[in-house]
Parts: sequence; structure tokens; C-alpha cells
Amino acid sequence: MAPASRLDNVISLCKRRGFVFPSGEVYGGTRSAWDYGPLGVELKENIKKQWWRYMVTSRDDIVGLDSAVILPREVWVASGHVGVFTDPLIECLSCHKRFRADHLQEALASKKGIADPDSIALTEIACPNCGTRGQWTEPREFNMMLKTHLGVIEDESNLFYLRPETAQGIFINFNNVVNATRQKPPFGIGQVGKSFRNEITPGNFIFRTREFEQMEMEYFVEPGTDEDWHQYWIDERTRWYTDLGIAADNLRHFEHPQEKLSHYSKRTVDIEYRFGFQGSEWGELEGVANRTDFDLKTHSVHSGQDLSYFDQAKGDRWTPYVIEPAAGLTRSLMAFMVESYTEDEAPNTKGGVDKRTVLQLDARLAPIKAAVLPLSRNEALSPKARDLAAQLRKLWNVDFDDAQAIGRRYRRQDEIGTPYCITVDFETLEDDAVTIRSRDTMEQERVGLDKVQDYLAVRLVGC
RNA sequence: GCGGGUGUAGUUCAAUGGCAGAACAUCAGCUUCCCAAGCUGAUAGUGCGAGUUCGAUUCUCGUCACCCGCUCCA
Repeated sequence: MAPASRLDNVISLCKRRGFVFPSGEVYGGTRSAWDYGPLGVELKENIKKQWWRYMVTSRDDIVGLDSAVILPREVWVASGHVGVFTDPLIECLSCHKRFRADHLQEALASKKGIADPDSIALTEIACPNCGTRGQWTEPREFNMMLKTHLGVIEDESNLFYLRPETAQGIFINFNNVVNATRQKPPFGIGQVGKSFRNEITPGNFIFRTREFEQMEMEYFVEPGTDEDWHQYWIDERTRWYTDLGIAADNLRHFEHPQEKLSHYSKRTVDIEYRFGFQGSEWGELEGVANRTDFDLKTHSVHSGQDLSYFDQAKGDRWTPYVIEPAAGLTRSLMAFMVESYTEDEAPNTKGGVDKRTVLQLDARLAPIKAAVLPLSRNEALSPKARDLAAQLRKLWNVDFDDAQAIGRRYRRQDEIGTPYCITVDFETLEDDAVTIRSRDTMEQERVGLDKVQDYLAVRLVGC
């Protein structure tokens, strides 16, 4: 058996310590859906918070939004998702390759000089891959978008889609935000929320799932300045990851080839992380796309509402170009887990060495900021430690643990990335001071009980 | 969706057509316990459903899930 990879260890840790659970596990699981446990939800919220701070509240040119998951169906017609995401696909019974039926019909029709491609029967078509003729499955509609019905009666008229991206909610609110906030291009609108796609191949743990969470920002700029702004956001977004602890070596940029660009994009650059998947070890964290004026223009046409901008200075009306950094929240959670997972050797009291698993998460991301650990479960120590934990808990997520040996409790906290452990010991009863130990440096400091909050406050800035 | 592989305790692994074990973890207790210490005890499992069989965790089929490879795709 191959040794467990780093990724396997992370996945195991996620389950064991309550970061991520398979969804619906008691019923056998739901394909490609995952639940975030007590620690996972904290980590996820912290990532969101850091994104929101970096992208929205720390800037005067970006505002936030939270639009509905279910939008008018016309939104997806206008955006192109209904057309692009719905394809009749057939599969060769011999080699199992899959093709667009309409593409093969058109190809054969033009070759034979037949005007109507629809008149070509599938039995006439040979597989472009293996040459087998006429052996196809029935054409099947593949739709990337999840459907639902609003109202209690299911019929075509109340068919709605769950959004496959959060971006469209931003575009259709362009006028609302401009009017409400008096923002002028260049400016942006950020949004964090769930999106849904019927991915054909979900997998790689939480990397590709059908329900996922995105952090997207649409930055509206004057045409002609779009290329510079595009580069600006590629750099900014890369900096966000490295600032939160992702090694630059584990990030790379992937330039989408022209012929593979999405229907709305002029140029797209992915920020990829070295997840260490078997097969291809890199995976996309975030795409930074130049969406041009495609979205605002198409919604203008379809809705009849003018979504352009009147430039007072120039006395001119134009439709802004859009630069979109679209990040996968759950993907970045996985990246932060993989990146921060370390194992090292630590001497133990028996004179040997133990494996020490440490999640070296940035303190801003750590689910638990500090743990209060009475040296032993004791009538004098435990209440004192509980009081301290209660006091600190008003400011941060703080754990309290008095079960079993103190060394084991340190290790438990290391494994979930808690930056500070505070030990209440028997001397505390004499000197009203505690020992604070840092996860990263392993240094210990004696701090007065009344100074603990200040001690942590300067070290947990931004948490 | 196709092909291959895998499903045993929270985790990592054993074993078996006839009472399913271990380690670690978890919980309780003892120990003035500062880096997974020691001792005592406890909880906990054959993914699910059929079939064959006196008896199935083991064999067969189906199903679900995960992994790998295709395919597909923000």
C-alpha cells in the first residue's frame, strides 16, 4: 500500500477533528457534497471575513452585496448560461467518447452538402474517435444548472435555476448600487455566497462539488483601462493568498488559451495552488477574468434597462468593462488546510521522539485563537481557568480543556492550529499569573491574569 | 456517464463461510500532570439491500460512497 499522501492526512484530519464531514453520511452519503463541522465552519467564516475585509471594507472603491440565489430565469438566458450550459450529448457505445450531437450532424451535413443538419440520422454518423458507425446512446440533455420550481405546482412556467455563479446578481444590481452609493468607475461590488453547478465530474474531496461557495467581486472600469486593471487584480489576489500564509512557490498563474475562453471572457488568468492531487497536482483557486462589457450589455438588451454609465467629466455615456476575481471559498479552505499541515518530530518525556502534527494557520484563520488549559482537573484550578476562558471568549473563540494529560492537550490544540495555549497551574493560585505558550515558537511566557487579554490583543490583531 | 480499484471502530490497519482483533484516538477515574507519560476501566465496527447457505463481514448480484483514469467543465 502506498504511503498516505499529505492530502490523505489532511482529509483524515478534517474528518477526525470536525472540519469536514461527508454530507448525509448516515444515509450512505451524497455524491460530492460535504458538511462543514464545528471547526470547519469557523475556518470558513474566517476566510470569508478576511476576504471581505481585504476586498470590501478596507477599500473605499468597493461595496458589498448579497443577492438572491434564485433570480429571474431571463437572467440566465441573457447571461448565456442557458444556451451554453445545455447541450445534447451522445456517447459512442464502442469507445464511450461523448460528443455534441448537433456538432456531428452539422459536420456531416456540410460534408455531404445537405442543407438541414437535423435530417441527418444518428445511424449515419461514425464516431470521430474510433470510427464505429451508428452506435450511439440516445441524445441526452446535459444542463449544468440546477433547476427548481417556485410555487407548489411544477410546470414550465415556474421553472427557476439556482445560480451557477454569484456574478449575475451583481450585474443586474449595477444601477441600484450606482444610485445608492454614488460610486463611479473604477469601482467594484463584492459578494460571497453559494453557487450550484451540475458538475459532470465532481471529486477530489471538497475541490469540485455541486454546491459550493464563491467569493466574487466585479470591478467596473472604463473601456481601455481594462487590461491594466486586469493585471492589477491578478497581482492583488495573489498577494491575498501569500499574505495569509500560502507559499509563493505553491501558487502559479495559468493563462487560458484564447480558443478555450468562456463565452464572456476576453482574457482569463487562473491562480492555481499546488494541492498535490494524484494526476495533476495543481488546481484552480480563483479565476481572474476580463468579462468586457458583455454582461452589462446583454442585460441591457434583454431587460430593456440601460446599464451603462454616464461620465459627467467627459459628457459621454459608456458601458464599463468588468474585471472579475472569482474565488472558490471552499477551495481556498482546502488550500489553507493543505498548506498549513505540517508534521515534525518533538522529543517526548520518555526520551524518544513523537510525531507532532501542527496546523500552522495564520492566527486570523485559526478556528480557535486560544485554549485555556488548567494543569490538572482540580477543584482550585478548573474554576479559575473557566473564568479566564469566559472572559476571553467575549473577544475571541476560546477553547477550554481540562481532560487528560497536559501534553496531550497541547498536541490536540496544535493539530487544529490554535496559536496560543494558556496554562493555569498551581503557582497561579499564588501569583495570579499563567503560562502562555506559542504554537509556532514553542516559547512560554509568564503573564499576569489581568494582562492576558492585552497580551493576546496585540498578537491577534485582525482576528 | 464509462472503465478500473476500494469499502471492517473516530483514525490507521488485521482476521474469518461458524463468538470480528490491535494500535492510536475518545470518555471516566487515579496521579501537584508543563508538551501525545503511567495505571485501571469504558464506549465503539463489517456502507446499504437482496440472493446462495443450516449459518455471509467473507461468495454472488444490485445499490451507495470514495479513489484513479477517461469524458466534461469555470
